[in-house]
Amino acid sequence: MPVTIKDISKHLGLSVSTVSKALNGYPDVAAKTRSAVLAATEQLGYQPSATARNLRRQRTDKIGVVHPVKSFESETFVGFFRGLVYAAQDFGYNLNLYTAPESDSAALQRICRGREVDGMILIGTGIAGVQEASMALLEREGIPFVVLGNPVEDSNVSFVAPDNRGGALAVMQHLIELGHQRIGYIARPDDPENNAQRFEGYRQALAEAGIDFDDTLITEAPYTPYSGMGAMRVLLELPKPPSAIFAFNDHVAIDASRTVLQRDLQIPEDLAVAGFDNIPSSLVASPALTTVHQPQIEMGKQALEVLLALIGGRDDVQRLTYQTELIVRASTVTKIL
Amino acid sequence: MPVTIKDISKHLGLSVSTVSKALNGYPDVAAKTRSAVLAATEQLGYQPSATARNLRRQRTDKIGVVHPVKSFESETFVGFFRGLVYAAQDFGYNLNLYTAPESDSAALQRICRGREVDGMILIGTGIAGVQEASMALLEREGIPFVVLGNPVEDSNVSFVAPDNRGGALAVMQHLIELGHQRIGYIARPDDPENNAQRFEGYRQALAEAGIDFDDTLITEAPYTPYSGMGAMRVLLELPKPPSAIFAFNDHVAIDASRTVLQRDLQIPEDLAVAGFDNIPSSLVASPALTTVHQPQIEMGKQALEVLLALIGGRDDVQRLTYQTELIVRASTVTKIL
DNA sequence: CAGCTTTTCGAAAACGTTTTCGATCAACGG
DNA sequence: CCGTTGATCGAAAACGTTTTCGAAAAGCTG
Repeated sequence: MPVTIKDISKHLGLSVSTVSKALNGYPDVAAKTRSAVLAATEQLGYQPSATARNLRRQRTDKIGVVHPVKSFESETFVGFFRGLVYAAQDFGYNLNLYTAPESDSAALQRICRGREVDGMILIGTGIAGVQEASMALLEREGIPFVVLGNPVEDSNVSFVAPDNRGGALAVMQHLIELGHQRIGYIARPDDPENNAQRFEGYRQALAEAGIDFDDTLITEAPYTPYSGMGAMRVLLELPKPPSAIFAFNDHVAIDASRTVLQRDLQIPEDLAVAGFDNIPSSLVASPALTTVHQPQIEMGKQALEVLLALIGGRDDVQRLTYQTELIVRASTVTKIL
Repeated sequence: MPVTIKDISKHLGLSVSTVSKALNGYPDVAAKTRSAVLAATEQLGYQPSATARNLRRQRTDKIGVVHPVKSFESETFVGFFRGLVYAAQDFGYNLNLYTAPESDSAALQRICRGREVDGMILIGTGIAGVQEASMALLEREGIPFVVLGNPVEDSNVSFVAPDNRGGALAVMQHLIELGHQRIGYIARPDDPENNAQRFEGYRQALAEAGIDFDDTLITEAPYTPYSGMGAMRVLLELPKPPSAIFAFNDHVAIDASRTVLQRDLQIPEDLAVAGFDNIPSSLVASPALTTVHQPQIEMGKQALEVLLALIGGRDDVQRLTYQTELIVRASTVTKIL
């Protein structure tokens, strides 16, 4: 039995409408009554019911985050959440988490049709095909949304994503500068879009350096625990093994390192290792991992900004790519101070 | 302009009330009309407005998660979020994230009075005193809530927490069995409740083994980056340095290890290190960290269960403590297979 | 067929707001 | 003193549901 606007109006002998107008800054209310209303509000501890207000205004001032269940298993995704939380805090919004069911999209449909949120942010692109179905659904229901990360295919949606190609290019140039000629790549087939872009950077660096592409140096690590170890084993057993490897992300790179160390090889002396994402573990890994940092906080903020614009009525799709930063650590160079 | 219940009623020539009753399983509606309503619902793609329904029912079927901004910086907290996300998915609930402002609680008050959620889960106890103010507020506003983790002081609230003392005891017994007699403890003053309980386990183990307590072996690492390194330095410069240390949590332990390795000491030969929480980094740290695992998924689920009971009308406080599990890795024993 | 029960439905109130529109009243210009 | 204007307020509709209650229709009993 919380205090409602009716309580305030009774308490002051005013009508409900005047109280509402006083609180919402309408001009047709006397200064004296407005201050009286404000005082009573404070005194009785009144706060408008969000539900009632939402119903009347036909909007909820809430934004939803759609993500696969496994998001929180991955330090990469957690990084994006971190960015979103900071962004939401800055914008005075609260986040509603909607865990996208792997199989059917009935739940998401319920959210949309139930008009629980004004807009949505999609995160965890590509994993398990969840995003693809969700995007189609949101499009159909006319809910504004932006993808945090790379959307599948060349769908015509707004997104905020890292410069995968540029980041991969930087890592590769770093390795090539160190003198490496045979550089392996461990791919992530489950995340086709990100993988394709990083692989593109890999190939571009080779081409620019005049190094022939050798497809025996490409191997795959699917989205399962420790898959990077198996991939690394394949590379090490090659007739002419690589002297360095660039892994799709830090998780894979750390797994790969494990295999390397198990064989009593030295990193980076016998084999240099580099990853992508700059997850917390990459710093404590042994040796500390050379990787690519993406500005997840800024990206989260930007994604929210774009979404708010979309909700506000803008209808042009925005495709924003964020610069990444190479972080050199002990897994590629020995002398590091 | 989404399709409302009125559209359905018009389309079928029925009244709004019968449609609603058909959908909500009321008995006083003919089987034939019910199936007609269901069919029309499916055909027109109708989904009740969550807002309108909430207003009428006076509940939102949503639960909020109050957490400090920094939660997502800490792998420990992320673990709890992980548990909550799984639990929410299991119970068919969605989580609303409410980032508790560090200083004032106006925002939280707005949530409560606005009746946006049916209940709340508080996470990140003790950090920066946020939880204390929040708990008082929620209590005052009459919103059901449960604390995930240890609540401050001996407040009379429901919580689901790990067995800190038992976990610490197990780590210490492990170290003592290995022959260590001088064991340091790095405390976390910012998290008084958890710290006190783990410290209690530390002292109990010493007492049971008949080892005298030496307070020069106790040092502190506040909640700032790399604070563990400084704490470890203090311990190493002692006239009689410890042969093993037990750190408040894995973050601190990993920091401490860094200092140890910088001084060209071997872990665990020269100094054994153990932590608490079993964060992802503890596995990739070098050497892999001996630590205490808490069943965060189960705990998250349990917290939600308790909260749902509270919302359902139960009013007895529940204080649940979860068993932890010692995880032995290379930072305490050399031969590990 | 009269009277009763059971089945099936619809009218209307209610949830707590916001917002439009008209009403009242004082002030003001002429 | 009258018509106009501006300031201030309240009545009422609306947002989209759920739920209570009474009414109508149908079925049943004797």
